[in-house]
Amino acid sequence: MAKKNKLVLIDGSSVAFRAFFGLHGQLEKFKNHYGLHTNALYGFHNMIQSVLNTEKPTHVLVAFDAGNTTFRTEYFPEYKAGRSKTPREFTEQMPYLRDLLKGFGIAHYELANYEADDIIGTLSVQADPEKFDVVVISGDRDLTQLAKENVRVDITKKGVSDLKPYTVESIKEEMGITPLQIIDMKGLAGDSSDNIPGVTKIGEKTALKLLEEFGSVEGVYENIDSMKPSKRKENLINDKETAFLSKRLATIDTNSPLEIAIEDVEYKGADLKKLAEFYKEMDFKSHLSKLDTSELDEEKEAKRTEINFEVVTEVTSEMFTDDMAVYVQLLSDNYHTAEVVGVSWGNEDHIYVGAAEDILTSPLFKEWAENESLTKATFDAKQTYVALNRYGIKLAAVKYDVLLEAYLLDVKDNSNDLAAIAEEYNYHDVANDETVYGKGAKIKVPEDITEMHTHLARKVKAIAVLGPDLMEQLENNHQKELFADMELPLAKILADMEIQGITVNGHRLEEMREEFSARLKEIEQKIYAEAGEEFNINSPKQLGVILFEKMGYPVIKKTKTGYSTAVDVLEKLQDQAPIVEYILDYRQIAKIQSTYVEGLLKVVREDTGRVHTRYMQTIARTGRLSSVDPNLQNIPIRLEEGRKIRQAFVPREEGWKIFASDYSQIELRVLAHISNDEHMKEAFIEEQDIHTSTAMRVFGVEKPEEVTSNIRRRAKAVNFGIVYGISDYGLSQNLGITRKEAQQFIDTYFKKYPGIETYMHEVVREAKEKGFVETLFNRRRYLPEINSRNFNLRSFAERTAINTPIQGSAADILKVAMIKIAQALKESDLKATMLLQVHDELIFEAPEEEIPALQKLVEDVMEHAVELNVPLKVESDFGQSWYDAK
DNA sequence: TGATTCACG
DNA sequence: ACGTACGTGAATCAA
Repeated sequence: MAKKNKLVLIDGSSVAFRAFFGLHGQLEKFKNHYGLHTNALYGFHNMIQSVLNTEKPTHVLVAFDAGNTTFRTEYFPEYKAGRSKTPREFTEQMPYLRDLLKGFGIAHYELANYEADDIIGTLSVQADPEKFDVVVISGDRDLTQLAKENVRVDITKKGVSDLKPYTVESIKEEMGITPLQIIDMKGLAGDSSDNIPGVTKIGEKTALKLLEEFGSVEGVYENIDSMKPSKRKENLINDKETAFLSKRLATIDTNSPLEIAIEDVEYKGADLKKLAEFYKEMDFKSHLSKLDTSELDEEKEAKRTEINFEVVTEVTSEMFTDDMAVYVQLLSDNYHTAEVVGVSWGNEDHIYVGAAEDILTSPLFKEWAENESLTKATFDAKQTYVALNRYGIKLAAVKYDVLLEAYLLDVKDNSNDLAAIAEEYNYHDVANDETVYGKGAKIKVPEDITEMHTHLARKVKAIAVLGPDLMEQLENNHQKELFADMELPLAKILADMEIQGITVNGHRLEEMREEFSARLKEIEQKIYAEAGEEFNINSPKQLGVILFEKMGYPVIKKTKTGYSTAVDVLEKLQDQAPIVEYILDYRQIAKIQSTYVEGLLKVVREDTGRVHTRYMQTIARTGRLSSVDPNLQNIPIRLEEGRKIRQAFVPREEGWKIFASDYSQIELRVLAHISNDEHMKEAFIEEQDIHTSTAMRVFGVEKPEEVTSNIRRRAKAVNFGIVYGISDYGLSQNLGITRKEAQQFIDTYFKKYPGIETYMHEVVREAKEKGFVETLFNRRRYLPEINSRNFNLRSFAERTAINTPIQGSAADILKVAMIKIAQALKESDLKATMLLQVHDELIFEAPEEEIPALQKLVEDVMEHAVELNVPLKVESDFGQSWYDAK
């Protein structure tokens, strides 16, 4: 006989409901990027996945209830009445359950006037016991009545992936009755969840006893006369009709008029593409990453068009023309040090691929790459500049950069994976790096080198196709200048800064390491003494136990996982808890030690004594840069202890200085410009201290000298709040005042600066209408959640709508300044070099005698990088180290 | 891998 | 009634 089939029948409605309440405690954690709750979907998904794995079914169907009215409500309108209203957070997920099932390739069915139970019951009896084993899955124990020799019924326990199986034997063992007698039990005992009445005063226990004796509801009433007189007997007699009605209600219809048959629900496996789409939409990131995409990739691979390319070991001049794409393959992220494994170049029609050592040593290749009049397309120009520079090649005439183009089109598309970006733009002919090279520690060149060659050729083709294609879309968005005149030139400048690196005085850091290490040991002992035991101070969990359980201090704030031990919490405990002082000290020094002293020492190049960060040009949603490996944009400055780290950043030569210039209040100036608020503009034009000016207006102080430092501090917080898209709560937290007071500050502020209020309303309104906001230079950020029904998501999007044009325009301005400074330095005969950018600040190194010229050049360019309707102000300083250039 | 904490603008 | 300030990256712990 052929292998037996297995039919799995799932009660979709009840399982989804169970899944929802099973994860109800974490409702707010399960939300996708546009605010849809996903907990029921998540639980349901996991249940399906585990059932598919354990049961390996040949046939699967998910049945749903069709609606609120069924044949049961026709004769008993109260059936399932009295249930509390289904939460909206649940209902909103239901439409997506269909997408999930499509992804899994599972059939679903519902039938007007029938419940899911009836569909399942009917199919379970239709399944030929000779050919089918049947598994029924539900959250509703009623369905156990369907158990038979070939039918097992699994009922969900607490979670939904946890199932308890019911078989004929186990029901007998547990309750002493047959599956069909469960109906009789409901007839007698009723079921409050379905509003099935049953007989007065009879519960499950009594019902079981009666059934043991009389077998069925019918049996009970046939023998009712022989029963001893009792209250129970009376109830049975009075509720006879109800008992039969209840039995009828509880009986699953195993003969419902289905339009489908078992053959129609054959399970043919998941549609991985749809499943992946579903995961993406729901932000099920771990599922997405676990998805065995090999099948999917194979499918895609098969669909990919043939590609013609030539593998070459030597290059000839015919291989190079104008308008070609070029790609340098590295094996890891850090292109300063990553292994270079291959090079490909060409156009849509003809592509060359070669090994790095063959191609990058060729004078002909170098000549082409450096030729100013032969244009190129790249994916990540900056990476390509740096990688080629390692071979002494100065790449020139880059015209397209697919990574930068995609970033400008939508700052969300900042994946560094060409395939992912190509997919977004409906170009499917290139594979993921991960499928070719593997991931994590296992990244390597594939054994079959042809695989890599094909991959590299496909990348070049994708770049050649997408470069001009995305450029067209940029033009539609009026972003061509943003790309061609800002981001692309900046890539080259950043590459040069990164290659240059900044010199780090390792000895100074090592001195600090010794000093901090001694201090840490000392503080550690004091903490242990106070606590009365040794523990890991770095573990918030252990620290929480010590502070709030052992020592019994009041809990100020909780996090998802336990007690919060963040600074603001500890500061509130400082008066009553001497240990807190030590913990704060410990934290501060431990941070400096691990992140800055040790972290920095780890990345100093032995041979040159420099660190070479990588500026990420396509990460920040506002258009700012970010810095990694090491991050040189968060070197301590606020506290003296940490600030000393800056003493380790020094010029590359004796007699040189570190020179730094920063924009003063650039974000508020930008706000004054775009809001055109008269009072704020006036403050800047008249060169007033902006926070003092705000303090005078908002707190009604007459003269600047009457503004106390405390009032100024408050005004400063309000100004910050404005830039962030103020909320009364946020401001109250920051200032340690009540929400009401905070709200009053805000109200007064808007009264005194009406232009700001108008701007805020206007920018939010426009964002709701267009779905995005823009900076002064047409940098765009989409805000899909700005019209969300979810308050939190919507509020967040509204604050973002306010903040992004401010932060983003400020970022644009510094980028423009950098380009102009780089140009001016090139045209001058100064040796000065631009080294770092820290959002509103630029750091240079220069021979001491150049400092006056450099200062003039940099300040002039920065102050006039763009013309706003308020002046831009720049402050500069220089010194022996970054510490001294304050 | 996610959460927490903390460094910067 | 809802529960937050905007934008980043790195180290550490605890699963």
